[in-house]
Amino acid sequence: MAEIAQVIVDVPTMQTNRPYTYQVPQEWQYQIKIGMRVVVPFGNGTRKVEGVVVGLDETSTYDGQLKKIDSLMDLNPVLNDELLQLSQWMANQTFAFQITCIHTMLPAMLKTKTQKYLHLIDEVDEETFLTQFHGLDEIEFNPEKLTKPQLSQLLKLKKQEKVEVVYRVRDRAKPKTVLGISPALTFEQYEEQRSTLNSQAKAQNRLLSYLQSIIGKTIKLTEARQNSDLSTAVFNTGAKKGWLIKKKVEIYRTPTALQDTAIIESQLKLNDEQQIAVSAINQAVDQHQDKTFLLEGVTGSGKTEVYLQCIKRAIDQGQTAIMLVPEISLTPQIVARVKRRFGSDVAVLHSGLSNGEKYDEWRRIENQEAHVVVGARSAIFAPVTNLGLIILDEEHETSYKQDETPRYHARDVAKWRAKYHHAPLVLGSATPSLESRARAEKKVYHQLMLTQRVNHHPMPEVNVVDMRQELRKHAESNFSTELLEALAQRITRGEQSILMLNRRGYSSFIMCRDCGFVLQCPNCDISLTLHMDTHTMKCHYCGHEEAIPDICPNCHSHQIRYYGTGTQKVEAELAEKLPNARILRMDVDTTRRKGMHEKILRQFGDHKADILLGTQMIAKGLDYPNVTLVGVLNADTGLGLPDFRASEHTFQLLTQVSGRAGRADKPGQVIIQTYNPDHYAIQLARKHDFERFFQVEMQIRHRGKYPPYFYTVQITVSHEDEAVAAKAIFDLASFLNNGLGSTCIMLGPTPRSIARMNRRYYYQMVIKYQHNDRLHALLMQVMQTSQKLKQRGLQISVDPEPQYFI
DNA sequence: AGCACGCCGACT
DNA sequence: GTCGGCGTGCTC
Repeated sequence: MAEIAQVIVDVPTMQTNRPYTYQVPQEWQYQIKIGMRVVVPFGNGTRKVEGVVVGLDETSTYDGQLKKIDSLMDLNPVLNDELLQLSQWMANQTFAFQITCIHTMLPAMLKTKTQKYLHLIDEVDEETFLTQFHGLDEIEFNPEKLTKPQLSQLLKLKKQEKVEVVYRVRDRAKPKTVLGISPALTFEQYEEQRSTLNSQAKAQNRLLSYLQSIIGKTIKLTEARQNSDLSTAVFNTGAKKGWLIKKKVEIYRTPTALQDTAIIESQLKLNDEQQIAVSAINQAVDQHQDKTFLLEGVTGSGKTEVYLQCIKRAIDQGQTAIMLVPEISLTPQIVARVKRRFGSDVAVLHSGLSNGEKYDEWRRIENQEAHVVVGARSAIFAPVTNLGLIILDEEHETSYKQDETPRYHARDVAKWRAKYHHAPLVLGSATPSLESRARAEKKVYHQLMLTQRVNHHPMPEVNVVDMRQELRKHAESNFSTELLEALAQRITRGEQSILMLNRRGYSSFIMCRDCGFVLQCPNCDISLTLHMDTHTMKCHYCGHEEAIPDICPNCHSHQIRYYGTGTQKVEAELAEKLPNARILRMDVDTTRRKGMHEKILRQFGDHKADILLGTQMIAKGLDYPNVTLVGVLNADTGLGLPDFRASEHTFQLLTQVSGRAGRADKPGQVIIQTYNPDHYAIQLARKHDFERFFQVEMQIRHRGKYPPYFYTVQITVSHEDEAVAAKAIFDLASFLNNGLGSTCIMLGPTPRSIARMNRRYYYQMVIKYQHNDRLHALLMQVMQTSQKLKQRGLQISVDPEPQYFI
C-alpha cells in the first residue's frame, strides 16, 4: 500500500525538475505503481498536468498541504525501474530535464496533451451564449485563437464565476481494435439451439458447431470467417439470436511490409576471423560481462553475420537483444534479413512507421512478444527486460547523437544499459570514430578485426582524379573525362554505376554575375537555395520561401544565375553527355514521399536504370551485385569546413561509398573527383587504410588538443537582439573562466557561422577539457540561472560532445 | 509552462 | 478612480 507518491510533473523547467509529493487517494493505493503516468493538480489555479510516479512512500517529509493525485493514466507502468534510473542519469548527463528525457524514451503516442475547456455554470446573456459558446455549455478554451475583446469578455465571465476553466489531460494512446466474436452459450445450450433449427438452415448449423469449438475464446471476426468459411451475415444472425457476443479485440498495427515472417534462414558459415569475433562476444554473453567490443571490419567482411549469430546466442539463453542501425541504412534489406533469422521475434522501430505502429511495436516489446529489437537511435530505449546483448552498427555515424534536447548519444546510453544488465556491447564499423578506436588502443574496448572480405573479393581499385587539371583540359563540367568513359563502358557492358554528389538541393544559391549579389533569407544569415521542383527560393533553416528573381534586386541586371551543383543539374548534364543512359535520381526531393526511398532502390535493384545518382544517402548499406563503378563527383565538400572532424567525415564517407562497388564476382572500380587530390583523408581512403588514417588523424588531434584527447562541451546563446546575445555569452564566459581555472581551454565566444537564424542571433563557445571536477556543477548552475534569463527572451543550450562545430 | 500577484499608464 | 499591460516568482 502506498499513500504518498513522488511525481515528476510534465513542466519542463529547471525549477520543477524534481519530484513533487502527492497524496494517493484511497481507491488507488493498491493499484498505483512506480513508472505509471498520473494526472495531478499543479499550481495555484485548477491547472492539471501529467506526471510520472517515481517513488512511493507511506509517509511524507514535505511540511505543507499535500494535493491529491487526480487519476491514474495507466493500468501498468510504462517505465520500469531501469528506465527511470536511466532517465535520471541522462538528464544529468545532457543538462536536460528529466521529464523531457522520459518523453524521448516513450513512444510519441504516450505523450499527452492538456486541453483547457470553459464550462458554463451560470446563466449568461443570450448573445454571448450563441456567439461565444455556439449554444453549448462547454467550449474549448484556447486564448491564442481568440480575439482580444472575446478573450476579455470570457475572462470577465470567469471572474463573475459564471464559467469555470476545466483541464483535461488527453491520452492519445489507444490500442487499435477490430471486431471480434465470443461464444455466449454453453456446449449444451448450443445443442438445444441446434434442435430448434430448420434442417434448411445449414449455415446456422455450421455456425453452432463452430461456436462450440471456440467456447471460452474471443476470435477476430476476419479470422472466424476464414476458419469457419461462414459469411459475416451468418455471424450477424448468430449475434441477433444471442449465440455470440461481438467484442472489440486489441490488435497490433503490424506494418504490412514486415509481415513476411515465414522463412527462417539458417546461419551462414563463418571464416576464421568471424569465428574469433563470435566466440569472444558469445563468451561475454554467456558470462554476462559488460564488456565493450569494437568490431572493426572492412565493407563486405560480414559484420552483420557476426551480429546475428551473437544475437541468436543471447536469445537461446532466454535473453533479449537490441541492434541499433543508422536510420538511413535501416533498409528493407537489413530488416528482412533479421526477420528471416528471427521471424516474429523481431520488433522494428524506425521513422517510417506511424505513431500508432511505433506504439504497437513498443507494446510487443513491453509484452515480451519480441525479444530482438532493431531500430534507429531511439530504439536504445526499447523496454526490454533481461537484456543480453547490444549491437551498435556503424558506430561512427553522427546520427546516433540527437541534435535537440536531450542531446544524448545512443552509444553512451547503450553503455549505460549494457552495464546495468551486465551485457556486452558491440560497436561495429569499417571506419570507427576516433574516440572508439582510441579506446580500443588503450584496451578499454576489446578490439576485434575482420580484415578479409567474405568472398575474398579484392577491395575495389580507387582512382583519384584531379579536377584542377580537368578544368584546364575542357570546359567546366561536373564530369572528368575518365569518369565519363568509365560510365559509358559500364552501360555497354550492361553493368550499373552509382554516382554520389556530396550535397543536397538543385544548386546552392543564386548570384548576380554583374554585382555579386546573393539572395539571402530575411530571417537568417544564409543564402537561399534554389528549388526547381517548386520553382522557389527556400531557406533550409527556417523554411522561408520566395519567388526566383529574374532581375537582380541590387543592380537590376538580368545576369542573375544559380551557382553550384545539385543532383538535378548533374542529372541534366549526364543526360546530355550520355544520352542512352537510364538514370535514377535519389535525393531529399525525390524521396520526400513515404516509400519512395524503397521504390527507387527496388527499381535500381531490378536493373531498371544504369546509373543511380544521389547524395550522401546512397553511400550507406546498399548492396547491388551488378554495381561495378562508384563515382564521387566532389569529394572535397566538407573538407574546407571549419570543423576538426571534417577529415574524419570525408574519410568515412569515401570509404563507405567505395564499399558499394564490386561486391560480387565482378571487380569494382571507384573514381573520386576532387580539387584536393593530395589530402591525406582522400589518399588514405584511396588505399583503404583506416589504420594509417587513424594514426595521422590522432597526431593532428593531439596537436590541436581535440577529441579524443580532450572532451568538449559547446554552449550556445541566442537572442533577438544581437547585443543582448553577445553580452550574455561574454558574461557566461567570464563566469566559467573564474570558476574553472586554467585546466580548461576555452574557444570563443564567437558568433556562430550562421549567426542569425529565425530572426535570432547566435553566439557560441566551446570548452575543451581533460579532467575537471567543477565543470559539470558549473554548467548545471548555468542551466539554473538561464531559467531567469529565458523570460527575457534569452535561450541558452549546453551540448556535451557536439558533433558539429560550425 | 502557465498562472497569480503586483505595480504602472490610458480609458469608461 | 479601474482595466489591463507585462515583469516576477512559484508550483507538492
